Amino acid sequence: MPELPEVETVRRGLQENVVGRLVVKVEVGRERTVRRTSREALIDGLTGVQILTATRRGKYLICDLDSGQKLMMHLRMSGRLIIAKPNAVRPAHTHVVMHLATSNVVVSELWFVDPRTFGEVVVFDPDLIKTQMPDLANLGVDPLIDEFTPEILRELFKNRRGNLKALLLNQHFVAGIGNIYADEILHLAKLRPDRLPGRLTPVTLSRLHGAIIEVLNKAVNAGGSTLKDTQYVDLDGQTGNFQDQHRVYGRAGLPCLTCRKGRILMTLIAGRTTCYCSACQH
DNA sequence: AACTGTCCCTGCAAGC
DNA sequence: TGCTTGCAGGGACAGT
Repeated sequence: MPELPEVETVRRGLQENVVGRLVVKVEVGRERTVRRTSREALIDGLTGVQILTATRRGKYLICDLDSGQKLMMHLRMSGRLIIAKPNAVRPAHTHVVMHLATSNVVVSELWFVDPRTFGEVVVFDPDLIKTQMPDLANLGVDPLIDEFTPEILRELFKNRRGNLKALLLNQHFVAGIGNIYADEILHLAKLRPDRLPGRLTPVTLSRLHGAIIEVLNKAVNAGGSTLKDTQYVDLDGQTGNFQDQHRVYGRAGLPCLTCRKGRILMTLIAGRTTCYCSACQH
């Protein structure tokens, strides 16, 4: 499922294939994808507009438009962005199509494909971000973009109750970590997912900080993770490779690859399937 | 205030 | 084989 590394890989694809292009025509199939505003608002906001940038915050993709507005796209569970030749045959669940041109010649189509329809596409006015996009406005620290030090993590986790896994998944603190990478990060940091965040020592928090950076960077370098059920691919339809480096996610019942002593346990934490090693995570 | 549980949705896989 | 059931999960929202 698209988390920070997958979204970053898609962002790089947008940088390559979409930035500088003019949107000459927009089609919206299923209205649920544009539910934050409306079909008309998306078409009005994008038609005749040039895309200037492709940026990311957490799992949110944001493009500056020459109209002064911004385009936000979120893949959520099953969303995909695909660059295609004009008039190519579209897969099922293609909900938004942007026809892109250079010098008034249509060169490609950008497809937003999303079977489970959790994803969304919206054009918004940056001055209204607090009211129109509260989720984006309240996003926490992005560990690969913002200043992110062990001290900052310590400050964020200070006096926090609940459990470590739930806090890592909470986008208001650290943005971009989802279920897969939360488990991989906790494994590398040798921490049990049910630890109490507020009780971690500065040394332990530094280890966790290092694990967040290392896992996310390695996953970005591998082009993200592609799993059986979600079929995550980048803009050109290429799968990621980081799933081959997963040490706990999807390995319940198997021996631990790290310590060779424990077995990978599966439990439910914060309503999410959680995998961790019985021996080397404390 | 801060945390937990439920819901949204479809495709796939397991089990009868 | 063919059906039903359960599971996957990001984030909004309701409930505690």
